[in-house]
Amino acid sequence: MVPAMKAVRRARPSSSRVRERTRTLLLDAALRLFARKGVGATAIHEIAAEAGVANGTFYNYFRTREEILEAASVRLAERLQGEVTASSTDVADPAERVAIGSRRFVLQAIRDPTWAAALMRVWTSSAALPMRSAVPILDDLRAGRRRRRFDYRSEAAALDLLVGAVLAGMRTVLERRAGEQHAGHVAALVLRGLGVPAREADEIARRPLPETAPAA
Amino acid sequence: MVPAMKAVRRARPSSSRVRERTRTLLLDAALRLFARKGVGATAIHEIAAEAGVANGTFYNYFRTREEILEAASVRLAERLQGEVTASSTDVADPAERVAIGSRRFVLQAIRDPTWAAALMRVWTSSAALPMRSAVPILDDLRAGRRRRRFDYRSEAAALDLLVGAVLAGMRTVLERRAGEQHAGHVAALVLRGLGVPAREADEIARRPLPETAPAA
Amino acid sequence: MVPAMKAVRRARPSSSRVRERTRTLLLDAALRLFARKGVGATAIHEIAAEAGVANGTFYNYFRTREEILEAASVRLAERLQGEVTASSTDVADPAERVAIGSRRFVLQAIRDPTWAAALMRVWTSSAALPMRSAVPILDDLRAGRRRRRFDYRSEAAALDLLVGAVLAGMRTVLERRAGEQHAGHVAALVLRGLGVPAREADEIARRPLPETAPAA
Amino acid sequence: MVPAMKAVRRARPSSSRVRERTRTLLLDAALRLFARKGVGATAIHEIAAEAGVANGTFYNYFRTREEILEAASVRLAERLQGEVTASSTDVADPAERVAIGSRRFVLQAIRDPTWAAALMRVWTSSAALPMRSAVPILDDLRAGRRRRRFDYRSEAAALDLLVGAVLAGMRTVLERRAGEQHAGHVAALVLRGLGVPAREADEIARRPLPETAPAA
DNA sequence: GATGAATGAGGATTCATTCAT
DNA sequence: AATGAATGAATCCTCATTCAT
Repeated sequence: MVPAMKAVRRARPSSSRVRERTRTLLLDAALRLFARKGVGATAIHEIAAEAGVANGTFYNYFRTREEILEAASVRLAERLQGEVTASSTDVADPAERVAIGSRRFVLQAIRDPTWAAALMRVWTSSAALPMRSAVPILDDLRAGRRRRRFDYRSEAAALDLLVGAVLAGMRTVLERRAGEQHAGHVAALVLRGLGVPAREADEIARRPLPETAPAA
Repeated sequence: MVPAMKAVRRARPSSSRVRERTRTLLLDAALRLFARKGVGATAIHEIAAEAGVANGTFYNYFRTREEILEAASVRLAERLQGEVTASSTDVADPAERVAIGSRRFVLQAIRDPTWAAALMRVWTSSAALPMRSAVPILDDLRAGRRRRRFDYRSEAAALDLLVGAVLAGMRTVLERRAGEQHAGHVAALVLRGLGVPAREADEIARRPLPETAPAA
Repeated sequence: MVPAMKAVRRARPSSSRVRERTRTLLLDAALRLFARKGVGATAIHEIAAEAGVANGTFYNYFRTREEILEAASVRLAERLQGEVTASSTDVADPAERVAIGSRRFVLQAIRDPTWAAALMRVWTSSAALPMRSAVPILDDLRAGRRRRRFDYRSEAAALDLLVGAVLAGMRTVLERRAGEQHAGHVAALVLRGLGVPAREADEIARRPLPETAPAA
Repeated sequence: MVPAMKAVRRARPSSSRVRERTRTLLLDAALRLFARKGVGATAIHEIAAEAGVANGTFYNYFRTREEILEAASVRLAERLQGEVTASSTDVADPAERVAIGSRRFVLQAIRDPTWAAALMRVWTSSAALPMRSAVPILDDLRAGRRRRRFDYRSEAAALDLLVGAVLAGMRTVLERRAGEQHAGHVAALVLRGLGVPAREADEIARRPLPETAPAA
């Protein structure tokens, strides 16, 4: 019994670990290439080559480019989720949470341009990513309105203001048309747009960012 | 010498009119297809077919899909220019000009989804369009700051707020997640973000749009 | 680890044998077509068809027509090498070796016009073939000069005389403007040009050709 | 009558002069391109562009690429003819005439590489050029044999030796593998091959070349 | 005659997908 | 599962040729 269990334990998890690893290789490769040349211009054989596996191996994991695109979206959304929550744990004020999140994203575009480029490419190519990412953002917006930190009529418009400005800000720094301070500038304008008084918006957008957890 | 000059005079203008016409056919066809299925998914022979010319004719005008994309961007930017100026002639207040422009774009996404989809696709695929279209917008932003209508530190951030929110708003109405009133909502939030007091921003964003000139 | 190695051991040699075979199919097909209609007039899809593989398979092995031309040159040069050495093993006298080689080439143009036509087409289209094939010829020329069989000032000129006359002789018989005896006539004149006395040159050029080894 | 004649004189010759000039432009352009990239790789529209005329103008003069190739061959053959006769007028000895002609060709490959490259390209692509050019060369060979300057059995072999060695010599200098002195070296070996005693062959091949007429 | 826009057949090339090993 | 050779449909692109001006 014990040896049998051992055998099972060793065989299955290891095989699925290998599988998981190859899957990760493919997804990371896809994201790098999506970032570098866009979703439409990336060929499947390029993904396989970038991942260091054979052509046919791709099809053991994904059936089409759309399928890996969706999977990549999910992966990006998860990282994103991680970013935001890691940044704003222990921060109660929705305004500050929004400011932290906005700045994190713009700053991340400077620190990890590949990630940011992939995010922007996938954002415009996939329907899944915007949907998934909107949820936690909406939570902050709603909480802010409940607590009278924000003041806006249309939730959809508020979301567009926030997401649109942040994406535009990311593009600006990606194209080297602005530096690190751009993150705070954009965040401040967004807060104002959401109804935070100008002074306060500027002040919140200048607060030091909280330490992020040392997670990957 | 004289006959030669005659020949040149006769030949060039007529042939160049034909040339201009075919070029226009191709550009319009490309814009329709870019809007319908995206830049990357549009085959060159489809553009030719849509334009009603032979396959090889495309290459008498453009060398690559990127080249026609750039040319299409320029064309869109010019139309855009026309939209904005047609909308805001006789409007002196920069805040109102910005509000009019923002709403026009979002509304246009409802009235001419093809145009809007092309604009958004091309915007994200081309570097030229953002550059070109930013100029007149910057003029309004600067005028607004000079006249104390706007109050922002970073011009780049203000531009990102405005352009980002408007594009996001266009996407929202394109995807039918909001209706006509979305245009005003977004415009109001943008004005606030640029420093216009909330009440006033809402009021400006609700003013009736001026009649546009009957131009094309 | 062990299974992985096993897999590698099994997979590679068999697949690489397959690969080698397809490559050979393509090269032989290319040589036949180059001979038949010239390098420039041979379409890549014709090579694939002649080789009995699909259109795209060509590109798994060569990128351009020039690339397969170079590879074909190398292959021809190797066969050529084989011809010459097979003909002249056991022949010590460089003059006789040159005579045997020259006659072999011209005769071969009668016996295997395809081979000869390919050789001539490729010779004039490629830079690699002349270089590669010159080496063993130069060896004979130098040996001949060392042993006072030949007497010439410029090695380059001697090479041009020999190679030029043989190629011209091949063209002549290919175009049916001369018969079998042309081989000996050309060889005799070449030997004289290299410094062999007329009588002796004629005699050497008339000696029976040695049997070739039964090699391919 | 006089005005009428004037009119005719002016109109016809001028028109035909223009025509002749355009034809020459096209032929020269074709030869330059044939030299630069080979006959097979030269497109008709390239010839027109190189000649500075419109695409369709080509077809007012030639119907196919083969047609302009043949015309170019004729033109080259005529220049060639001119070269040889200009070089050897007043030279009676056929051996010297052959030496002069051989050296002229090899030297010309240094002085006018375009001409030489075109000659070699066209030589191998066209049947007309070898035929036409062989005639005056054969005259010299036959005269030489009649006067006991040359001593060979096969006329075809003698022609191959001479033409083959000269073409090979041209290629050698074209590819910068030898310098000016190569011309004399090749000529000497050819004379020997044709039966001229070694000493004398070397001496003849070193005689100064006669002045050429100042013709174009 | 010259022009050059238009044509479309044909050749070059890519790439998603299959499959035997 | 992994491999990578093979496939061929689809696309890209060139270019000889025509023809209205």
